[in-house]
Formats: sequence, structure tokens, C-alpha cells
Amino acid sequence: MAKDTKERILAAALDLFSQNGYAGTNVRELTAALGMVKSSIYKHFESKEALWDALLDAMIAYYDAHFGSSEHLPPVPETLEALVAMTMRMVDFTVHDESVIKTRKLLTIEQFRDARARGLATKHFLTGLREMFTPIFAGMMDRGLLRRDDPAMLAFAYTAPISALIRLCDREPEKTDDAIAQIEAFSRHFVQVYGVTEHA
Amino acid sequence: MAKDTKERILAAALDLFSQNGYAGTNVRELTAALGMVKSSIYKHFESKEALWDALLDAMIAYYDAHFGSSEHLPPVPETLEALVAMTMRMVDFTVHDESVIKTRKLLTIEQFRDARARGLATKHFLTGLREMFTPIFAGMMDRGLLRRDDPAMLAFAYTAPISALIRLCDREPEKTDDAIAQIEAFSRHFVQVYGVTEHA
DNA sequence: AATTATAGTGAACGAAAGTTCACTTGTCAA
DNA sequence: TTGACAAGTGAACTTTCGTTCACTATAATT
Repeated sequence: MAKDTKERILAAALDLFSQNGYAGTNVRELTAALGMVKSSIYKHFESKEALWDALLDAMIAYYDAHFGSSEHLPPVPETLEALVAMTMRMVDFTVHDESVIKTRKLLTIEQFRDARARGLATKHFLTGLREMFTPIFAGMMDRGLLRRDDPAMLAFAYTAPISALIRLCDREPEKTDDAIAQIEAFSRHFVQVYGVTEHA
Repeated sequence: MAKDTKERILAAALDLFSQNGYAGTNVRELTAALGMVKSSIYKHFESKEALWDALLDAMIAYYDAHFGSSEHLPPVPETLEALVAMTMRMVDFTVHDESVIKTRKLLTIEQFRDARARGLATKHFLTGLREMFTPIFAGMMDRGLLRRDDPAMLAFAYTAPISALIRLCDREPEKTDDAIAQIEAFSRHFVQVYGVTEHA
């Protein structure tokens, strides 16, 4: 039952740190959220800062496991419409999954204070998506679906606006539906601009 | 001398809050940064939270004064190259001006905790730039510089990637030069894709 | 010159923070 | 059955937090 409690503590820490930050959260409300008394946490973590370190370890491990290797790359879409559909599936997941949302919020809040959070933030918000879509767009160019161009530039031009709207959802969740619609509109705009339609 | 000290306190608060957040900053280090003792601050602000409120008031007033009205809209560029040049001038300012940087960082850190910071964050990071460039792109379409399309969509597609790289500069200042180069490359890519070159 | 208001000081306060520790309880191995 | 260990409790300790207050020094006002 040790591992279990440890993970429940980490989950509660993610929840509270992502809302009020590390400094804005005290161990009393953290443990209270788990029905414990504050001293109990020291059976599982040496200190509040050790808990923070463990949380970052877990976040980094999760990121590496899910986005680190090229194995997890989604397949190259066979049509322009399939690119839109795949995008919307990914977006729908990422703006609705609670722990993914909290992870982004936590990295957003702590990126200027913690070097590891900073590195992970850049991956989450900028380079990760670009590196994921670069080979996809290269593949779509090879198949003649997209006009030939720098795939990394296209990946950047595609993912940065989407990322901006995802972060709007984190900030103002009541605008999520609207943001999703905007993302779909942007995605369709993108394929219209860069896509090759075979009527030539 | 009252007003002066009040503004020095606000400047120090912006400096420290933007690095460690409101909760992560205590009034002792805040006043120490000004060569005062902590109790002195209460001659100028009722409480730490009143100081926070005043800081947000100032930030909102600044934003409204500089970006609020359509008077401050930059002129419509007469060439595609002028769009790039204007963009780079704005970017160069915004990634090097210390108080602008600190304002963005503060809004980034506190957006999930404070409703007013949240609203200002959305303006700074999303809608503000889009609303600034929408009439510019509409004007450039009228002049036949850009292909006719939804100017708001183009403004979004243009400003979101630039905003993403600006925020990279906030997070990792040592990458500023590289990010500026990337912004210029993106801007040139944009005018190449959307611009109308008159050889037809 | 006397008075008043302003800005800053230093000591002190209570509350809340993170942490420690002796102790109880429950679980599993020997 | 006993013993050992892991998990949780509650009281207590030490800092540090935000804040108050009586007081001083300086500058402006009468």
C-alpha cells in the first residue's frame, strides 16, 4: 500500500501545484485533500521539495515514455482530411485529459523558477509538437499531399497556433468548445493553403 | 517623494513576482531590494495583496493606454518586405524591453490564480496581436499585397507562431538571438506563402 | 519658530509555514 | 504468538510570514 499512497500524494500535488503553484500550496491542504494529517506525508517524502523533485521526475518519465521515441509517432495521414481528423483527435484528448491539463498548467507556472520545468515546458509547448509533425509533413510531401517546402517550417506554422489555443483552454476552460472549433477552422485553412488538390 | 517610492515598490514587485510569483515572494526581500526594512512598505500599501491589486491596475492601465485603442495601430505596410521589417522591429522591442518581459512572465505565472491576470494574459498572448494584425492584413489585401482570404485567420496564423517564440525568449533568454532569427525566417515564409508577387 | 504631515525604523505580535518525534495501529513474516 | 516493520496520528518545535505600533527624522505648512 506504500506505492499506492505515494502516487495518490503525487496526484494531489499535481492537482494543487497546477492551480496555486509550489509556493502557493502548503502541506496541510495537500494532505487534507487525501484525508490525512500533514505530518503523514513525511512517511513518504523527505520534504516538500523532495516531493516536488519526485513529481518532476514522474512528469519527465511520462513525457519520455509517451513522446520521447519515434515509435509513438502517429502514422502519416493518407489524405488532407485525415490530417485534420488526426489533429482533432489529438486536440480533443489533450484539452480534456485532466492530468495532461494539470501538467501543462504546472509547467506554465513553474517554468521560470525551476530549470527542469523550463526544459520540459519548451518541449511541451514548442519543440515537441514540431518534432512530431515534421516527419509527418515530410511524408505527406513525399506522397504529394502537401506542396514541397521545409517540413519543419510547416510543422511550426501548423502546431504553434494550435498550441496557443490549447493553452487558451487551460486558462479559460469555458472557452474550450469555441477553441476546438477555431482549431478545426485553422486546420482546414492550413490544408487549403498548403495542400495539393489534384485537379491540375 | 511619495509617488516616487510607490512606483519603485511597484517596479520591485514586478521584478520579483515575475520571477518567483506572488506567493513565492515575501515582503522582506521585496523591501530589501529597495534598501528598506519590511515594515516601511505599509506606509504605501495597506497589505501585500493591496500591492498586488495596484500592480495589476497599473498593468491593465498600461495595456489599455498602449494597445487598447485603434489609434495606436501601426500603418499598413506598403510592401511585403515592409511587413517583415515592421514585425522585426516590434519583436526586437518586445523581447528586449525588461518591463514588457516581466509583465508577460508575471501574467504567465499568475493566470490560473487571478481572474484579472487571466483576462490580461489572453489579450497579451492571443487576441491582442490578432486584433492588431487583422486590419493590417485586410489593408494589405485591399492593396493587392496579400492573397484575399479571411484577414483574422491570417492574423492568427501569423501572430501565434511569433508569440510562441517570444515566450521561448521569456523562458530561455539565452536563446533570444536564435528565436529572433526563427521569427524572421517564419515571417519570410509567411509572405512567400500568402504574399502576391506581381509577375502574373 | 512652531506645527503638522510624511516616510522610514526597529521591536514585537500572532498566525501559519515546514518539520520532528514519540506513539498507536494494522499487517505480514518468522 | 510473537516480533518487526510500515503507515498514520497528534502534539510540539523552529522559522518565517504578514502585519502593527510607538517612535524618530525630515520636509512642508502656518
